Amino acid sequence: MKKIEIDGLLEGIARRLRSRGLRRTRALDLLLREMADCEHPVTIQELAQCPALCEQCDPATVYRLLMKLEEHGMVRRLGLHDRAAYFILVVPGRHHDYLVCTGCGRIEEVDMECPVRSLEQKLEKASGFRHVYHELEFFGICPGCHDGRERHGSAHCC
Amino acid sequence: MKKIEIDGLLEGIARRLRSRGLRRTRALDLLLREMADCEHPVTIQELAQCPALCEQCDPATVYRLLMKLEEHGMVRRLGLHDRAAYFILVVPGRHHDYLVCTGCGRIEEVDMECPVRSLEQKLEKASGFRHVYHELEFFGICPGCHDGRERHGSAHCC
DNA sequence: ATACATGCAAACATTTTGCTTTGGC
DNA sequence: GCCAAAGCAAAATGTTTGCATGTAT
Repeated sequence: MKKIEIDGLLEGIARRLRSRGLRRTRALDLLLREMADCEHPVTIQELAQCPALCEQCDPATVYRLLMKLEEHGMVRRLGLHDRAAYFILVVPGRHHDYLVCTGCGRIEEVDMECPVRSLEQKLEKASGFRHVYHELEFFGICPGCHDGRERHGSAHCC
Repeated sequence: MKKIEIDGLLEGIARRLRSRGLRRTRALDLLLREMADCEHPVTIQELAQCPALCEQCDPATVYRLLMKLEEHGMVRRLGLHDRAAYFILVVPGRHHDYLVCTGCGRIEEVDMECPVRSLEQKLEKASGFRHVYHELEFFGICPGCHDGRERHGSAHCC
């Protein structure tokens, strides 16, 4: 994503938050920028330790920011079978499905037309649920793992 | 699922496990039966406390059994945005997608033709991953929650 | 008889909360 | 100045491991 687009996106988010009574703080700005920059899902820890965010930004702060952003639909949580939860920034028009290796935990984005979106509306009507979105993941053994290699760390924040 | 089917399924699983050097213990039998009986996803805690399983069956034992079963592809883990992980028994020919309320955590099974299975093979070829399966969840706000009710517990084991 | 499986308890990782201080509006 | 947010530290929750004992084969 280009810098100008990012700036626009972040401005928009900040504006929407402000209109709901939330304040625009330094930590919020940095966190949003960080999440916009690095396009893959990140954990609270990864964010809290990211040098760009801040040298020593408290995980509790990151946690509260993410909860708030999620509550307002600007961030989405992913369940990728890691012990920690992963988060991504919600960007209008962007959607990703994921391919996760159950051996090493590696996470890739799947680049194919997602066949599920059209079902969301159908499901809303049928179930009475509102604000429905979906999460689609594929799990399997990656080439590296079935060639006999071991689990490696999955830290990959930006 | 009918009792006879369950018996057959469990026999099959036990046989496969035995042929891989795992022993058929009382705890394993009870756990498998429990998971076959209750068709929705369950947590380690729920299983460990289930009266049918055992009065005081250690969570550590349940954990180890589930890990082993997952490793051998007989159990599958689900990431349903709860802090605890959910598990289901893999039953050939059975597949479920889920609808989860982000307000109260309630989990429903979605009863519609899943449009994703055919993609698994395509993805295997394209990515080099093996044993690919998928997990599809829909998240939203259930009628009870957007009518102003509060979060309720999600314990619903059998 | 020989492992593998269990139970109990302790260690761990991650999330969540309380409380005081800081800082946006 | 007021109230939300940050920072620090402590509690809660759920997962994972170590070790002595039991049990299936």
